[in-house]
Amino acid sequence: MREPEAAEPDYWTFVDHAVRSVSETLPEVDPDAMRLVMTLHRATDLLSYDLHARLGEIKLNESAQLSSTGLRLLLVLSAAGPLELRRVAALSGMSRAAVSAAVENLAANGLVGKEPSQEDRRTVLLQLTPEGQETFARCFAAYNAGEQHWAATLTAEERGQLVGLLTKLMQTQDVQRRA
Amino acid sequence: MREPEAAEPDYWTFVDHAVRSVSETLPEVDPDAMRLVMTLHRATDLLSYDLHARLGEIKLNESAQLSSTGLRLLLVLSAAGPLELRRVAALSGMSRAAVSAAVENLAANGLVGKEPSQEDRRTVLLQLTPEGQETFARCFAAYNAGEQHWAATLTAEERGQLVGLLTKLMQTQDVQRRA
DNA sequence: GGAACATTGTCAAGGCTTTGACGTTCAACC
DNA sequence: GGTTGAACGTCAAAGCCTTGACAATGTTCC
Repeated sequence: MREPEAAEPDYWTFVDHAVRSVSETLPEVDPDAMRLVMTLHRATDLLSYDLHARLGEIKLNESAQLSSTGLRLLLVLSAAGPLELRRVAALSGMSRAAVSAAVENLAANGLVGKEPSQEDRRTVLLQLTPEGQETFARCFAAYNAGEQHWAATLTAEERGQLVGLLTKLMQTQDVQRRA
Repeated sequence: MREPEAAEPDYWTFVDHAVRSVSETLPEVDPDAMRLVMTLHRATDLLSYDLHARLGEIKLNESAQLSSTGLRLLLVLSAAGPLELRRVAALSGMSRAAVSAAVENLAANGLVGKEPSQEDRRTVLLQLTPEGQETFARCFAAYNAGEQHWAATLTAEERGQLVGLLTKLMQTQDVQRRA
């Protein structure tokens, strides 16, 4: 039975504050569900913000930097080989238009190559150039160093539990997924 | 020992694919850390996308709809009472400029009131109007219904474990937090 | 074959966010 | 007390994403 924390909550400790306050005023709200979603949202946000800030120091060349979404696209292409733009969008979670614009940028820097498919002339095949592979290897290693810094807070067993719980959570049915 | 899944992974199953592929080519990458962060990121993204899609049906009035960030701001003001804009930004995780713009919108619809503070004439005190309170109660109840749909996939004990693991993860030190 | 329909990548428009700058107001310090 | 410094809210610029439209190409089905 400890004292409630001092007067000024911050982004993270506000979760407690909000759940308590809302569940007192709105009886139809489930505090458990609210806490779960809010915790998940804010934890991911904090983690993403930190990893993005660390990534900001990585320079692509003297003029441009590798954006967070740029790295995501490189990851998709590195892991899944030559792919049509539509598939890249589905695997990266972005719209086709966003991928089209981002690829334009990456292609201008010589990291990915675009060539029209021969089987289906509507589609374009995207593929990492050798320079793109080298850039991805360098940048993702740096990015993963930040991931390791975070992951080290949990034991291996706890990391497995966390991934397992999230995986089970994703088996929720009747979900509005991206088209 | 089951067969690997069929040829075409989607946004969620791509996590497995990517972790396996990258850890084969980049030895300095820690697969555990990568899987943890990527799972967290994509699970939250999927959940947010679904909840946002459900929220899209809620109408503010005949012309405007309540955006996802609008609801966040209403939650902050509902839970923490009258607040300066700076505090609202800190608690909602947005920049002061973004809050300023969003509040402009909410104030135009009569949901929040702005009045200059008397103690510090630089600051503005933000507060829910009675209509804002009523709107928040209605919209957040609907939003929480979606949260309950997701939370129901886990048992109460699992929900507690998940929140506990995320809380422990947030105790990582030397983190770049928002100013 | 040809007609209706679906799909792919791209463009334009709009929305939302961040960063950096600014005027205004407060605080600190000699 | 006047000056130097800081903090607050707002504005302008830029970036990134989404949706909806479109031309080009494929597919289906009579």
